[in-house]
Amino acid sequence: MSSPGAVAHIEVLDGLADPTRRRILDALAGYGSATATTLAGGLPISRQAVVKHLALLDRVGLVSGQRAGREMRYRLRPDRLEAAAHWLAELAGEWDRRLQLIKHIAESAETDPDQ
Amino acid sequence: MSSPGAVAHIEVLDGLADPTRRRILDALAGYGSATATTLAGGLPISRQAVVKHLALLDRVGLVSGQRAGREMRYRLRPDRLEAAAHWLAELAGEWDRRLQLIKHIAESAETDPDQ
DNA sequence: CCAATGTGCAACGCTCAGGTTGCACATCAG
DNA sequence: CTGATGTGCAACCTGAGCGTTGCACATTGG
Repeated sequence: MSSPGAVAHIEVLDGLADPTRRRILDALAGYGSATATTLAGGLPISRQAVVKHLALLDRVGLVSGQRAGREMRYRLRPDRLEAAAHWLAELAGEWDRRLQLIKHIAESAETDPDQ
Repeated sequence: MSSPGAVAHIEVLDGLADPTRRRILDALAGYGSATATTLAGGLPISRQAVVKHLALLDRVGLVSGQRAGREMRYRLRPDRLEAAAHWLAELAGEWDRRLQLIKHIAESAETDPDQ
């Protein structure tokens, strides 16, 4: 968590945390690109709800929207997701190193660090 | 999102989504292992709040608790985090393939799949 | 044994994210 | 021009999640 620049990746997690947003992303993966109205047609929620989710997804970088006439087309940003995945993997490695270190200390000496 | 067994990994995301939970995980990474009472001492919330978060983190597999006398000690599960990271990376790859495919189709023919 | 310490359970309050509805403003087709 | 289609903005509602407090139950040390 204390890695530099981690904040941007955390935002991506917020984007992925909601089930409805995951459905939207899933649908976008199928369509390639779509509008809020189109997406709402395949979901049990209103267009406005979809719009709000897309706005958030855009903010965190998982999606990018571009105007085309009176339409607003959105498409996925795989690079952002990949970056977040990479960051998570590094965090896992950090945890691991941490635990290995503590385990090593506990074995070599009798010093319990959290006592 | 349609990958088999994805549900388990999604739960991990829920665990990571909350700022307070991230602080708890961060603290645990420092301590190696700790009790809810200890953790609450270093956070601006009550022990009960920490307990609830630990219960959730335990459920999603990011943390494991084990009883030791009258204490309940929790420690991190880096393997689960690593698995989630791997899954995210694969999902990103899937998105990428998807977009490449659509792009290719759009270039070779004039067929727009979402029209 | 008994006081101290730590945990677990339950009820409660409050904020806010997710969703809805209604309407005004653009843009396109005929 | 005018109706149809699509977007954007704002107010509103509701439930779940985060946090609190209070108390009863276990375990340990002196």
